[in-house]
Amino acid sequence: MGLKIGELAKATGTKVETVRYYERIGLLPEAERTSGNYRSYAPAHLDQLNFIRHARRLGFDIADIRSLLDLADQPERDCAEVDRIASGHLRAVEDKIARLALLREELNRMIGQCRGGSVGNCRIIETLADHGLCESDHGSD
Amino acid sequence: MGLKIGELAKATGTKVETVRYYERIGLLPEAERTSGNYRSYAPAHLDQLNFIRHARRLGFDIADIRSLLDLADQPERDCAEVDRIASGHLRAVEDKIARLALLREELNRMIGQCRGGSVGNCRIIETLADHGLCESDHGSD
DNA sequence: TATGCACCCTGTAGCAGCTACAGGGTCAAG
DNA sequence: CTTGACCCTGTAGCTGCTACAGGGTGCATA
Repeated sequence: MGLKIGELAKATGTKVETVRYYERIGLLPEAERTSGNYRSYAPAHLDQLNFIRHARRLGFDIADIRSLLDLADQPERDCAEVDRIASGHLRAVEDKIARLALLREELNRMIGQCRGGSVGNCRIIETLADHGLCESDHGSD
Repeated sequence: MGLKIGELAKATGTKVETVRYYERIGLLPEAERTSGNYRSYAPAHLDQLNFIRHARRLGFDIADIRSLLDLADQPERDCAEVDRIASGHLRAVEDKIARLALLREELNRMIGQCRGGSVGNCRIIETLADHGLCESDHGSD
């Protein structure tokens, strides 16, 4: 009567293996089984998987999603914690953007200095060989 | 006479394990060994490891770095290939920035709608549960 | 009834790029 | 002669999946 795993996967834009993976790590609750040992999913699973996939598309990691699901289950709680998780993630995204923007500048500069010719006097290779030629402190981590 | 692995690591801002890892995958040539079986690095290793670390900090992946090292070894070759690799990477970085910028907008919007209160009517949770509430097509991959 | 085919099952290994042990050896100083 | 800092190999772990191999199920068709 419920959805088969392939149907659930299709309905949520997930791969079958990924659904099984989520179950294995306890992110998605286990499904009922049919007599033939097929997983059988209820509407609640569909909702939860949609939630998970949406959060993943927004870049939340699994640990965050676990917390968010947990919170979503306790509607009477103050949503400050939800806010904290989302804001933390936003900050992480902004950080990443900033670091990538630095890389972009540095790459742009490097590439712009290349005037063609042979590798022997290629500015790109030279720059890579000598960090001193860089302008910015593109992150050391 | 050469550098010990710890010295090489320190001089390049790399972890010892990472140096060994690079050797294992063939990114850094094998070092001579002392009588006590310690690796002993020559200046050429130092240069190459600096090159590798710099490229990594700029976000190049190992396969790209392999190609770049290979090209750096053939100074008479045309540097178009170098340019191609660097430009490809730049494009990838720009792509990543664009995707992250979309996430940032969506997260900002989500968080901005949260007026505090209980989880039960938290807009963040609602939005995660229903992709229809999103404005942009934050990537489906 | 047989057979084909699409789907499902479990278990395990692989991807990138490291990082972190465990369990041992080497070497110089005190 | 012992202590401590370093080195060695080998292997497992991290994230978030993805991709098999080697089998079983279930329904339609010949």
